[in-house]
Amino acid sequence: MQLPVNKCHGYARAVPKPEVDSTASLELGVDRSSPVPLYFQLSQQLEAAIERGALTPGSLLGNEIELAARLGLSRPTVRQAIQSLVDKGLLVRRRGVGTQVVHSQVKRPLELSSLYDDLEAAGQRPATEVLANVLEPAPAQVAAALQIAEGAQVHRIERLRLTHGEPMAHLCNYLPTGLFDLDSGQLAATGLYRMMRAAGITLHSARQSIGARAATAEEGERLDEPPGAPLLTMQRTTFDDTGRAVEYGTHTYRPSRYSFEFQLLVRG
Amino acid sequence: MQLPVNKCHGYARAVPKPEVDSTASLELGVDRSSPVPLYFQLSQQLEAAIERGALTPGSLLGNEIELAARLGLSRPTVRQAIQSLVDKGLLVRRRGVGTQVVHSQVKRPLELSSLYDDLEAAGQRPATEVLANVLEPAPAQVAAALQIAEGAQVHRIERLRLTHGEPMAHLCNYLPTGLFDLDSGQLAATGLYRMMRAAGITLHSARQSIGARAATAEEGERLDEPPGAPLLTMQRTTFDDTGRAVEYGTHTYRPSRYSFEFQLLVRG
DNA sequence: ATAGTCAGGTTGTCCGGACAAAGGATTGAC
DNA sequence: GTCAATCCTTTGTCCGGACAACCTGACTAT
Repeated sequence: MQLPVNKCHGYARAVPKPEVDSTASLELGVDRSSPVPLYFQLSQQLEAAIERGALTPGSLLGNEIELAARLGLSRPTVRQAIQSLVDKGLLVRRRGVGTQVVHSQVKRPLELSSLYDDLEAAGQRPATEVLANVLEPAPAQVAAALQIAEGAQVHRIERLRLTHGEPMAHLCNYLPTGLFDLDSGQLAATGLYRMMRAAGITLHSARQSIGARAATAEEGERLDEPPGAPLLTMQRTTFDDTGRAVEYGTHTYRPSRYSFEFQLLVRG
Repeated sequence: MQLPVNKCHGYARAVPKPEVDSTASLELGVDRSSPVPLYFQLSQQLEAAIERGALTPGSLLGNEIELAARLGLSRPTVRQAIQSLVDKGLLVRRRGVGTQVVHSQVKRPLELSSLYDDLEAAGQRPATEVLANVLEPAPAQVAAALQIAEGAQVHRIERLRLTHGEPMAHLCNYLPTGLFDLDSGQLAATGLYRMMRAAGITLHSARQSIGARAATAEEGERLDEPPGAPLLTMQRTTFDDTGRAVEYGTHTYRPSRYSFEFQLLVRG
């Protein structure tokens, strides 16, 4: 498989093993005075190198020992950097072989993302129309999802998301009171998740359900679809890192203009 | 928060700090003669304890140093065990505070799972009807997804999945030739992913797209739905750890009988 | 009473080393 | 020439220790 390359390895260390260490030509280095962890610096540099194509898919990374020595780091630190990229699905390790850049196109392993951010990343310049922003007693289903008493006061936010002037999704969200103030102006200008993060809430996990159903007359009118037209639906409950439910949403999408696309990894 | 449970266990080890170490009353231990890694043994035991409720949500885990000493392990090993559970979303670490069991209900963070396994786990006893299992030239879209030449031979498998005697989903899958033999009998008795794993293929990642559309007359007849009824659709390309595309599938589901439910974590 | 300071406890990061396990390639025997 | 045994390389696991960063609660000074 490997041609017998003319290995004239005297001391003239003219590229010792060029075909088995793609990091040799990379300029890697860490800043020990920086507060950002060394393993993180390294993993970011490697990820950037993969991103811009300096590390091509399938190329070997060179063994950890040598890499550590070259960077003046310990092997555990280098391993931690590599491991984080393995967890992201960018690298694959094989005992006895080495670490190589994964072959396929891995974009993003499905983050807990907001529709607004998704659209903005796609260059769609989304517009938002706030249809409602009120306080009201929680219906039974909402109270159950948010783990609060039925009838307790909750915020109800209804929004219409448009792209290119056309409606794309109808978003109905319920939030517990007292988390942060819900300014309608901000709601129109940015996404809900961004507002929550800005308010110091660290999102942890979400439970989602994606389905489909026929549009009611009211739904059809909102989204500019005929009654009975297929709609893509999503319900989601979001939790912060203390386990509190911080948001429950019911969304409907026009399937001609939106679909859920994501990448997922097998969990080791 | 935690009542001081009266644990009369043996020689008066009168629970040093009962409210700050919920693992104290657990019987944890590792088998050093086992080939399974120590950190994995520990993480499994902790996960099982969480699963069965021995470790209640919000309870502290006790500091790593002491836990390591109690088990006769080193701190890095204990950390590795805990870290794997943090990655799964079962635990939350806070510097200066400790490690605690996450409060919310985290079931499964969206694995790369097969419909068959999902149904079986739900106790549905799925049935499969193999409608087609043939070799044919790859259409353009399939060839692009599988990264092979257009017109190259591929397997086409069409199946109908039923629960309680009613059709639930129509599955159309394309596979490259030469991976493994596709026995129709096995296809009817188990899932495609299980067959692939059994054939030594290690799945790595998949790219999915979930949408909705109205049923055509043919689709409606297959799934016992009227034409124009809303259907839930999913396309998926699966890759193995070498980056090869090993499967491309187009599935349609009856939304009244199936929806995608999953949990997702914010990636740190 | 309030605010700032300090100390204790816990996780985060990093180091250096050691041996085991697995895969590939070479070598040897037949 | 083919197959098996062996060696080498590389990652996997594990250890023990050290210091830094951070949070909490108590204490002190205002």
